[in-house]
Amino acid sequence: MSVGAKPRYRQLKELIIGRISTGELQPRDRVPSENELVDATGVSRMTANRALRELDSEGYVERVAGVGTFVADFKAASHVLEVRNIADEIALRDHEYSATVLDGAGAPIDPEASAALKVKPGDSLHRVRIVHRENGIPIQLEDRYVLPDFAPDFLKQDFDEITPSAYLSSVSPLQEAEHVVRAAMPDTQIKRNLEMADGEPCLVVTRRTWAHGRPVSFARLYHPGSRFELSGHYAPPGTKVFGKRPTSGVGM
Amino acid sequence: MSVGAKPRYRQLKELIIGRISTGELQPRDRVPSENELVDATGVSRMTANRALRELDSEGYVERVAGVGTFVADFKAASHVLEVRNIADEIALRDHEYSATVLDGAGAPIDPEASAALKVKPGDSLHRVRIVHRENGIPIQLEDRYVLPDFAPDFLKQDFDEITPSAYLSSVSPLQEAEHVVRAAMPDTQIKRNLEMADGEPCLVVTRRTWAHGRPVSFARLYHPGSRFELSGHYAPPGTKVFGKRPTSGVGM
DNA sequence: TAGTGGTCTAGACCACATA
DNA sequence: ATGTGGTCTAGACCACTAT
Repeated sequence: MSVGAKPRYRQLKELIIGRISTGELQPRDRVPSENELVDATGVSRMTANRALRELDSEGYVERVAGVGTFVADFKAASHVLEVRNIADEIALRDHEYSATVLDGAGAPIDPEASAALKVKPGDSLHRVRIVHRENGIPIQLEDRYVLPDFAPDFLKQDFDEITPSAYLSSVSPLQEAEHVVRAAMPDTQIKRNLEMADGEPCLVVTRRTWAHGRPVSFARLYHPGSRFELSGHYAPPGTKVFGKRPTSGVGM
Repeated sequence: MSVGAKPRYRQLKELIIGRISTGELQPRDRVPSENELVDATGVSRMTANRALRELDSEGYVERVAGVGTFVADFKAASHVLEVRNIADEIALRDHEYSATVLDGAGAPIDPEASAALKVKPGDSLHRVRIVHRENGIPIQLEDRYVLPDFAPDFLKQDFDEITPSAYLSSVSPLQEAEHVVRAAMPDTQIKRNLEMADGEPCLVVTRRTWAHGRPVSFARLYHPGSRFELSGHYAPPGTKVFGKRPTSGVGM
């Protein structure tokens, strides 16, 4: 290939993506087969194969052995929302982050947390409650439980300096996470700590994270409805969500 | 390869993934090079290349030409939440779906909708309001605007039979989507239509979708806070989010 | 200079679909 | 029987990085 030229498999991909985006190729339409691409463009079959295979894994087309390659139904995709780390979120906006650790001593352990972390209801868990602020304004109340044997020194951390999420990530890399997002009214304590108006609802994110193959942390993240939102952008296949992202860290 | 055996590039991938998941290979550790894999396993270089290349695109490793292949930092990933089509969501649960079209005639066009669809504030837009029910219980109020020239027959559809999302998808495949999730209190009309309790907040999803390179539809989806939640599961690289999903359709 | 990944080729054999 | 995708090989040339 000449200097500056794109690799041939890429050219093939772009050719086909172009036909799809102009509507020349509609969902479920048949895409040229490997051999047809070989004949039409002079590339080797392996090159045509790579182009079509990547288009498949990226979701543009579906391939059926023995049958052919077809433009994918975009319905096969899923919308996504990102749930970022609060400190990253604030840093992204170039705002000032601060935090206050609440006195959580003696607070009873939420049975849901015990269940989520698969420990007996009575078993002790590390717990911390923190108000996260953006430019001094409370934006999240984090109520977090951690498996003590996963992070024995968890409670010794200075959470003004390092977020629980960041500390847990430093203990061990994240393996898996589960989220649930709800709208709910805050109780009086949460409302006060987040300096919320009367009648203002919370956006509540519940998060459970895994490391070493077991759930190790459970957190409830309360956000003032008037000051927080989750947003997401979906662009069809080709835009990767996992891997190779220059964006913020994952929350733990 | 013998019958029933996995392809060799897959075996290689699983070998390396295994070393990563056991911790034998830590983030930023060097992964065997293509030539090393060739020597160690007897495969051809193209097969080793495919294994490593796919591990790269799936986010397990990072490759640097001239340098080597390294275990990826998992922090480069992002948490995601799925926003599904309401009818699919209900179908997934094997529940009964039903819908009621509200009389929306004469309702003023929301300036936010005009702005989102990039039309002048006075310009007319197709609009429909629908209550979606799961087993007869209201679970979503959809307030949707559609660019008339994108889907001229939009208002002629029987939305008891086909959801706006499904109809729009049939007009043209989805290109792009934007979501925002908020918690907010419903106004009295929404509260009544969703049969919500006093003081119960809404989970509000705002969605904008693109086709043919321009925004074509804007929707606000109101959900009773006590009866609806968004959930998401994140598993590190290897679990694909886009493409090849047997799950529900994308919302339009 | 030696090693790395990036690409490409021209064959090959296979299982599977369709006709 | 033909065509499709799925896989694999044994070479090759290149640009780049590190030493």
